[in-house]
Parts: sequence; structure tokens; C-alpha cells
Amino acid sequence: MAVQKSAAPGKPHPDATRRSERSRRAIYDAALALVGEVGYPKTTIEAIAARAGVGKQTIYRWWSSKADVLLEAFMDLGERTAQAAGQDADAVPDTGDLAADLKAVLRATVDELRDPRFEAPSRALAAEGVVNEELGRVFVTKLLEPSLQLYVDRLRAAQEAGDIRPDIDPRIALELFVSPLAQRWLQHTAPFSYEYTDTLVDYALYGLVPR
Amino acid sequence: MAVQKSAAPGKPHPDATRRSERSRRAIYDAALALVGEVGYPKTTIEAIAARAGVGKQTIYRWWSSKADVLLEAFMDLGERTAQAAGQDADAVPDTGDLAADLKAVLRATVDELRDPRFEAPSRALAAEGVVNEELGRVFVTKLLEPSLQLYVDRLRAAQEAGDIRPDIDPRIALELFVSPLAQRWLQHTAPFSYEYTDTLVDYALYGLVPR
Amino acid sequence: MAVQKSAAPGKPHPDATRRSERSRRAIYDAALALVGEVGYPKTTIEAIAARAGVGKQTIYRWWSSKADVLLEAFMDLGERTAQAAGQDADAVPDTGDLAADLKAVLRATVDELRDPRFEAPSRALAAEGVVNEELGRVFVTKLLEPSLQLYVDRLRAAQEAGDIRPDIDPRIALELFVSPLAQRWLQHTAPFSYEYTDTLVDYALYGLVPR
Amino acid sequence: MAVQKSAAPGKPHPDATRRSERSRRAIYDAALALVGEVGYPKTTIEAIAARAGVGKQTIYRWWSSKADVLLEAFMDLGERTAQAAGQDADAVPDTGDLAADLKAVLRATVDELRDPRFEAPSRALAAEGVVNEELGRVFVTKLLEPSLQLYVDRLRAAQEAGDIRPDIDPRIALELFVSPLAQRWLQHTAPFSYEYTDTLVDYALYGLVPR
DNA sequence: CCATAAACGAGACGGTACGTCTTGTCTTTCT
DNA sequence: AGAAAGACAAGACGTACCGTCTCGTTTATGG
Repeated sequence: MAVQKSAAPGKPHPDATRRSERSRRAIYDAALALVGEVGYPKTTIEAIAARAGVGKQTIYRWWSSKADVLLEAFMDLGERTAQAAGQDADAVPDTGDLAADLKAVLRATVDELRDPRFEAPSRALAAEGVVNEELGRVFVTKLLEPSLQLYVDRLRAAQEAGDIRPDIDPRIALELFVSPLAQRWLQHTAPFSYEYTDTLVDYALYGLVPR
Repeated sequence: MAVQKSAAPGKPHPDATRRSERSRRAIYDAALALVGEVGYPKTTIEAIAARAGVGKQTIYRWWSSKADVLLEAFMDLGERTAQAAGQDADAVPDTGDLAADLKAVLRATVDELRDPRFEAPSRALAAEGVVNEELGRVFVTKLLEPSLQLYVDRLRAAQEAGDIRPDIDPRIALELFVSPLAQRWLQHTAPFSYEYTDTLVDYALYGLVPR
Repeated sequence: MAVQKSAAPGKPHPDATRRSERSRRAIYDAALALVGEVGYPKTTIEAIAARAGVGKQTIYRWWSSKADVLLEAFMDLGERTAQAAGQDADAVPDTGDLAADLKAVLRATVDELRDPRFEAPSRALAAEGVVNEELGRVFVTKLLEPSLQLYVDRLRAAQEAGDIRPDIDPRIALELFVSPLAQRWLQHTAPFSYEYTDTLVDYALYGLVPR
Repeated sequence: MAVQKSAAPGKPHPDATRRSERSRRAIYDAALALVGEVGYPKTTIEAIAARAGVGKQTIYRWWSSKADVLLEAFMDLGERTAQAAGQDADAVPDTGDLAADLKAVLRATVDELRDPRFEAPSRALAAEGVVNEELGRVFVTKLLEPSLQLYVDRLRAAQEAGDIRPDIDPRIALELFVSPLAQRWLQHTAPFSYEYTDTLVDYALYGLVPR
């Protein structure tokens, strides 16, 4: 990634203090727009530069690849959206009813994944991350894990309340309902529905075998 | 897909009976080898043709894209491997102990996903399928669903044996342990271990809440 | 030069028999037109390709540089012009009156150098030849020397007729009136006139010292 | 040219009195060195600035183009060389023997043209002047004509001494031996020798026709 | 058993995009 | 205010592939 290597050895990053904020914004906007309009593979760096009214070199100066641009653009979009939505927008609620709380959050996730503004870029990043180890790592640590941590927190609270068995590892447990949803979305085995996510929660919480 | 529409209306496929089996094999081999060596994005059709000792047109005549070539190559590899391994290699065993059976199959899956011969091309296809709707569909129906169907069969047998609640939908149930594994593999959140897959099965079967 | 190395060692020339004559023509035309319109330095290979309706690679495949393209284009123009003008158009006439013959040819040369179709490309080539040894050699041997040889022939005939001293080297002698003209043209010390070329011939033939 | 128009209308030159002499020198040196090392076309303004330890803007502030820089650098080199050699180094000697005097000066010119310090930049300037009208004019008037004037002076003296016919135009006459030499040098039809220049003088003075 | 037609290898073609390089302008910071 | 530094918009460079389009040259029947 092109980010925060304050003392990169090989190719010394240019002076970030003199960077044009205007260009950065324009590049983010152009990148996200293009991915939405023509898809990730047909989004070219030349087109991003042209649309942003920016020289190609300005992109190559600050990012190492198309994927890198898009990743930062997407993270920026996330931040801006989060700010606009207020601080604790992403926290899993805790009403005391674990099943209901999880279902509510998953339903919200379904809605978000359907938002076309997010769909194209996040698909693109997920796909690229599958094939590009480095980007995949950043994608996971910067974007995915923070969200998942919210589930961990909620599940741990549930453990303390006695709603979840104490020997359960929350980080693994959350995958029982989050991964299937992600999988369906990624592989367009969808359409995924509220009913589907509700079912996932029920199965995961109460198990498959007769009680 | 480029496969066997003997009476396609738009662009009539050439006479498949005169097709060179030699070339097809060489192209499959070259494609898989290249994806393994340089990765999917750097695998070009020109390079496949050159390595296979084949004219570019021979590729374009029979396949519609790089992804298409690779998909068929991979399916062919699967068939050959399956044949070599004996017929019902992929069936989920039924020893009567459901948990043990599922754990065994997932452990086998872990081993297979680690096989470097399979890793690069299947990652590539999975990634492409995320972004390319058409290929994604073929990938899912031709490669993924048949494997999943084996789980469905086993789970249904378990339902009849009373090991699984009768109201459970097996197609959804299997995702509780299959999807997390796939997810971890795709997003290199691995290393995934036998312990991990065992845990998944236990969580899924017995649920997260205290019994 | 990119020409006629039937067995080049390093980079094997592509198959010339399959070359597109249409493209070659279009490239010649575009190159000459552009040099005439915007000048040599602002004539880019991209612009030539675009104007010729040709891919850049088609230029790089057959020529090694902008100068190379222009040189061949100019030679081709010369050939076509010569063919159009009839076979011995360029021969120095021999009316028996050496001074008159030379003056006539030089006047014709003056006219030719003023022809705007020829001016820009030949200036460009001459300039490039000054700085680029390899191109310079080709420029001189392929374009310049053949013309000068005509003067040599005429001067030798004059020697046999007793009009020129027998100890004179014709190849050097011709430079007395040809080089000054070329120099004036190249360095825009012009306007050069018929009067000027006449004077050169007179000075050269009869010398500067009193007879 | 960018030189000393203290009251240019369009773009008023910056205050020349505050100009850094140090930078000017460094730029001259860097320009000449680079032209000698990598040739004129590969000499870039960026490289000159870097080598001179100077900001690019400092070059653009005082000169209008690469050719302009080099022209001034070369003129400066000439002045310094002349100063080092004594005042009337360039005057054509007058021993009374015109032929001998001319031959001596031409031999000195041959030596000078062979000096590698001068060769690269003067070739470059000559070539540029062929194609760039404006620079050509400056090149001719500032560098060429002053030298040629020395020949004019000597020839006029010879006319007064009766060694040259009175109706001869010295400015044209000198071209009979100077231009061929220049031509041979520019178009590397060389190697030019003392013998060659001697021959030129003899031919020019005594003419080609039998006396 | 040849004639003929299709697939084949080769690779030239018009294009698009790449990532790099240089241009000439502009801005920041130091002196 | 000049200078060093260098980011910027612009755009050409030469390369790599794309997908299409000829070229001869194998095959491989089917008349």
C-alpha cells in the first residue's frame, strides 16, 4: 500500500505536506464513479486521471496501482459516510435480546450491500483481495476486521449475560452467520433476503441438532 | 460460455468434430501452468497461445475470454483428478456419526485447498466470478453446487436419522460451516486448521446458546 | 536504418511479405504532411499514427525512429516525383557551354529547394543528420551523393573537352558552388537568387585572382 | 532570444541585477557537459537543472528554451576561450601571401572543429538552427558572421593589393572555400584534411578552367 | 483417392492502456 | 525578490496485449 511508510527505503515518497488535497478528492470521486459506471476491470488509470482533471503522474506519485487508489477511495468514502451518519452508527445494538439484535444488524448489512454506491467498489476490492495478497491483507484489516470486531463485542456481552456458552470463541462464532451472507453476496448466489439472514441467526444460535 | 451450443444463432461455432484435441490439451496445460506461475492477471492469451504452441485464433475460436479458458481448463483438471481418484471420492461418508463425517470431509477440503496445483486457478476463478456475473454463475453451478449437493445429501440423511431437526433447510445449514472456511481461504485470513474446521462443525451442530 | 537487413541478428525483422502497403503509404503521407504543417520537432509518432489511421506498433514494427520514418518517406517522395518527371530529369545537361549548363542546374535546384513540399522534410532530415551520425550517413549516401554524382559526370566531360583543367578533382570542384548554396539554404542566410548562383559558378570557374 | 531586452513588452524579464552569477555559470557548465556526454536531444532541462544544482524555474526564468541555454553557454565558452588566447587570435593573418594566409586559417579551423569540447555543442546548435528559424538567425549573426567578417577583411585587403579581381564580392568569394569545409564537417562526409582545405583554396583562387 | 474445405500456426493489423519521462507552470519555504 | 525544491496538468514515449484479420499449411473426410 502507499500508506504511512514514513521511512520507506526504496522509493522515497514525495513530500506529503505539499500534496494537493483538491487532486486527491477529485481522484477518489472519479475512481468510485468509474467503478460504478463501467466496472472495475474497465476502469483505467488514464480514465481516472482524465475524469479527475489530473495528470497521470499525480496518480502514480501517490498510489501504486489501480487497486490501491480504489481501496483508499473506498476507505475515504466509508469515513465520510460514517461521519455523516453519526458516531456509533456501526455498533451492534444491545437490547438484551441477542437474536433480535443480530438479525437487525444483518438486515442492515443486507441493505448496505444492496446500495449501488457501495456495491461495485466493494465487490471489486473483495475480488482483487482474493488474488492480490497484499491488497487483500489491507482490505481485511482496514475494512473488514473493524466491522467484525463489533460482533465480537456484542457476543462477548452475551456471554457475560449467559446467553452464549462461555467456551465459545466469538471471533469464530460470528462467522457462522456473517460468512454465509458474504459468500452469497460475493458469488451472486443471492438474492439474499431478511428471511435468509434471520434463518442464519436462528440456526447458528440454536444449532442444527435437536435440542 | 463457449461450450457446445451446437446451434448458436449469432456466431455459429466452428465444426467441433474437426477440433484438434492436441491443441485443446496444450491450451489447458499452458493456461493452468501460467496462472500458477505468474498469477491470473499476468496470464495473457498471447502467452497461453505461445506456450501451447498454438495460434491465437485457435483460442479465440473456441473460447470467449481468458476466464472462459481457465474455467474449462480447471473443470477438465477436476475431471481428470476425479477419475484418477476413483468414482465416488467426493461423496460425504455416512458412518452414522454426523459430526465425525462432516469434520472428515472438511479436513479433506482443507487439504485440497492447500494443494498448490489447485490454489492459483481456483482463487483466480473465484475472484473473477465475484466481478464477472456470467462467469460467476457458471463457476457456481458447474463447480461449486455439485460439491455442496453432497453435503445436502448427507444432511438429509441425518434428518431422516433424527440427527438434525426436521425443520432445518440443509442447503442453508451447510453454509454454516462451509462458508466460513471458504471465506477464510479466499481472504487469506488463514492459516485454517483442522481444529478450526472441527470447531465450526461443533458450533453449527450444537449452536451457540447454552443447551 | 530499418531497411534491408535480410539477416538482422538482434531483433528479427517481421515478415516483410505480409506488410500492408496501404499502411506504409498512409504513414509516408502523414509524416510528410505533419512535418510540413507543424515542423519536425512537433511531429510525433503518435500524431503520424493517428493521422495515418494506423496503430503505433505498426510504425515501431517497421521503423526505428521518427527520423527513420521521415527519411524513407522522403526517399519515397523523391522516387515518385522522379518517376512522374521522366527518367533523366536530374541529369546535368551538356550543351557544350559548361557555365551555362551549371547555372541552369543550380537555378533548377534553387526552385526545388523553394518548393514547400520538399522544404520542411529536407531541412528536418539535414538537421537530424547533423546530430545523428547514422541517419546522416544514410541521408548523404542515399539522397545527396547520387545528385552530386551528376555534377561529377558533367565536370569530367568538361575535362575531356578541355574546359576544365585536367588536374582538378571533380568531386571537390563541385563543392565550390554546391556547398555555398546548400549552406545559405540551411542557415536561412537566404534569400538566394539566380544571380547568386550564377555568381558562384563564375567565381568557381574563373577563380578569384586576376587572370 | 532571451537576452537583455531590459524592457520586453510581453513578459518583463526579472530584475537582472539580482541575478545569481553562480547559477548562471553552473547552468552553462552543466549544459555544455551534458551535450558533450549524452548528445543534444537527450540533454533535458531537468537534467541541466539537477546537474547545476539549480531549480528548474531558474532556467525558465532566464532562458526560453534548451537551445537558448546552449547558445548562450556556447557563446560564453567562446568568449572565455578567446580571452584566454589573446585578443586578435581570430584575425586572418596578412603576410602578403594570400593563398598561404587562407590555407593557414582554414587549417586552424579544421583543428578547432576537431576539438571535442566544441564539436558537440556547435553541431547541436547548427542542427537546431537549420530547423529553428529564430535560433538559426542568432546563431548566424552572433557566432558565424563575426568569424566570416575576418575573411572579408582579408579579401578586401587582397583586392587593394591587386591579388583579387576588383569586381569580386568578398562575402560571396569566401564561401567558395568556407562552405565546402563546413558542409563536410556538418555532414560527416569527413575526415577533412589539411590537403583538402589547401585544395579548396587553390581551386577557388585560380578557378577550374585552364588559365 | 484425390478435392476441398475447415481448422490450424503464425503473425500483421488498428487500437487501448500501460507506466515512465519531460515540459513549462505554480507554490512553498528559505535566504 | 531571487532561488532551490518539487508538485502539478499535460501529453509523448516505447511496450504489451487486445481481438480481428489475413496468410499459407496441415488434416480429414466425403464425393
